[in-house]
Amino acid sequence: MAAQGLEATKVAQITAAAGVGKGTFFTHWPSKDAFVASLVDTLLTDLARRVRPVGLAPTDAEALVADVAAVHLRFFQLRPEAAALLNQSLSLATGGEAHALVAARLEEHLELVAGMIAPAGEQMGWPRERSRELALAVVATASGFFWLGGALDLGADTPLELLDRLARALARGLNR
Amino acid sequence: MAAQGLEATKVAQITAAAGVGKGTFFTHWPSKDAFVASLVDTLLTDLARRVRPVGLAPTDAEALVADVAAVHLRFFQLRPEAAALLNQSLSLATGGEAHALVAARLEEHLELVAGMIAPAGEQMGWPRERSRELALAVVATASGFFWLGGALDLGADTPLELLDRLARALARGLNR
Amino acid sequence: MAAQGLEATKVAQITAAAGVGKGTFFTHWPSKDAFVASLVDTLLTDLARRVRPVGLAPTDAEALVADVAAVHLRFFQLRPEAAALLNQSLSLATGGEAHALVAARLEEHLELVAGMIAPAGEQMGWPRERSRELALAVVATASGFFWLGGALDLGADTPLELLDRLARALARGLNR
Amino acid sequence: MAAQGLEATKVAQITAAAGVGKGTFFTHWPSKDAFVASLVDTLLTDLARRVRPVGLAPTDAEALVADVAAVHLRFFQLRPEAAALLNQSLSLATGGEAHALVAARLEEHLELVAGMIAPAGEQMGWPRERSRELALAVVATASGFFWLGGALDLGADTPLELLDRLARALARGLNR
DNA sequence: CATGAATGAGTTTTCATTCAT
DNA sequence: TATGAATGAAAACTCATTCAT
Repeated sequence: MAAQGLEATKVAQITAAAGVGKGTFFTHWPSKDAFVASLVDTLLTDLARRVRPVGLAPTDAEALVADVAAVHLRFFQLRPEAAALLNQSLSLATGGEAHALVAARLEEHLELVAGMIAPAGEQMGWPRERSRELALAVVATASGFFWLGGALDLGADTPLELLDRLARALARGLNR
Repeated sequence: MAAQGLEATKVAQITAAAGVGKGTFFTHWPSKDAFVASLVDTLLTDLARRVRPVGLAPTDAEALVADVAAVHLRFFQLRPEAAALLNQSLSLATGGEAHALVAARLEEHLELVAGMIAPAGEQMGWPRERSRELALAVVATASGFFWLGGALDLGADTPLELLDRLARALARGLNR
Repeated sequence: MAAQGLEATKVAQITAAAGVGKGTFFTHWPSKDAFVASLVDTLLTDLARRVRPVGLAPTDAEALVADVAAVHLRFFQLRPEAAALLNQSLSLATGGEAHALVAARLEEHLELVAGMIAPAGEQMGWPRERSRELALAVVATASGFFWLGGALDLGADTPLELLDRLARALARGLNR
Repeated sequence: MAAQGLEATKVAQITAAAGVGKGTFFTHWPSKDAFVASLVDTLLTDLARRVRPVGLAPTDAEALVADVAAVHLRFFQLRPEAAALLNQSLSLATGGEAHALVAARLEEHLELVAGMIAPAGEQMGWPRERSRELALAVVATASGFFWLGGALDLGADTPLELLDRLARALARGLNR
């Protein structure tokens, strides 16, 4: 799916790869879109599991934001298909049930990140009521970097240290 | 197209909106994908026109990077459909001609940006041979911010000054 | 089934309503069509049970025909689903086993009715070798009235006396 | 379609018989059900064209009712597929748009017939507010006779005179 | 005997694309 | 050059039926 795209991946191909009949797919998910939504759900749950611990260890504001950003970058670098999935799932028929689910799930993740970095952001002078935009910047940078990068064969081999520098740059810069 | 998605926008709808017959579409573009590619081409040409001037006025390294980032952010904020278009066009059948065109065009834009900020990056200690990643970070942050944001009704009304702060944060952070 | 139609009623719905597993259905009937055929069988058996007594009490020819018609009309009025079932079962794949069964069963019922009213019909001048058509007219009027009527919310509340008048009209008219 | 049933007749078969591509069907009708509804519309328009003239020539009440019934019987005898179509079209997904259309169209026809025979019916003592039931009896007898008959190879060769006798019987009987 | 997960044949419908006019 | 009717490949989804448990 990562290689050929969500839309281009047919249900028949999925079931064939799974070694089951075509109909079996629909005993597990009511539609292809629902399946994609469930994939995004899993993906964001995984991502959250990586992000949450960062908030536990006490550090200064700058390090916290940098760490959150770094976790996102590393996550999507290790799973380029996750970036592809997340970005393509937003192309699901706007107005459809699945799109709404994905958007809601993404919103939820943003809320999580915003909740974690809002205090740090405030300390750096970033308005609290705009913490969601701050979180969005962090998430979008990471997911966008590897989504666009995926199309250009860029990012997969970017050294961890450079990724970290990117993350820290954002945090340090904010912390003028 | 921005509202309902690339795939969901049918050729008939496009020609109806243009007030021409359905067949006329194919006298101008050989396929729908080619049309999308041409749209991306136009979009990146426009973007380049905004970006280029930034490199002409001599400033210090930090300001240059910040300005390039800021131009990207402003561009996509003013044209949310551009972010949607760019991100969705990457979902075009991988391996297809149109996908290749889009990727090549994006690559070209990255090259432009990389060329502009590479010296500044180097001055800040960012390895020159990794300048494309730096450019990618700048572009992806801007396009990703408004692509994800578009799905969450976020970003459209983010004050310019905050967007600028974001841009400058990245530059200032890098310039430790 | 009466409400949504034979075809629209899925096996899963039937078994769910019966509170048994889906597979259980097929331990009782070899196929859905066979089930429908058995339903028609039961239906016509019930109908025959109501019709037969009419032939026992000795009356004049006109009254006999009228009574047979009246029994049919009353039967289908009391069981609108029977009219729906009978008429829809004839839509079963022509040439299929189930269709043949239903047709044969209907034929049998017609034979019964024809046998009962043939003498009366003959007395009224209706050719004996055409008694099946006479029987068909009686049965079709009743089943058709409530089948078409069912789609138009007509017939369910038609007073018994009017239905009887209809039945007697046919008989009296024949008995010129 | 008459031979194998509405449901059993696939769109592919229709277009093949018409010598056009499969997709062409959907440039003329939005769905198979809509096509069936249009068929019923045509059918009832044809039928109405035959029925209407009967009301113009002045006759006595009994003859009028008999003639209306006779026209219906003859119509469906000459076109057995019409009886099949009408009866099967009522099996279209209840609640669907097509079903509603068919029902409305049938209702309209009933109204026509009711309007024609209501005065005669009243003269014979049939309550005016029940004229629709009277019309239903006339229509249902004819359509039902050939629908059930079609399944039993009965009716197609029933002599016209017998059909007329049936029609007159109903009228004469009512006119006690 | 009951069960329900698995199956895949079969159908409608969509829509980019063609091409005669 | 513009048009839109015709096309048919493709794809999601349904559901009666099977069968291992």
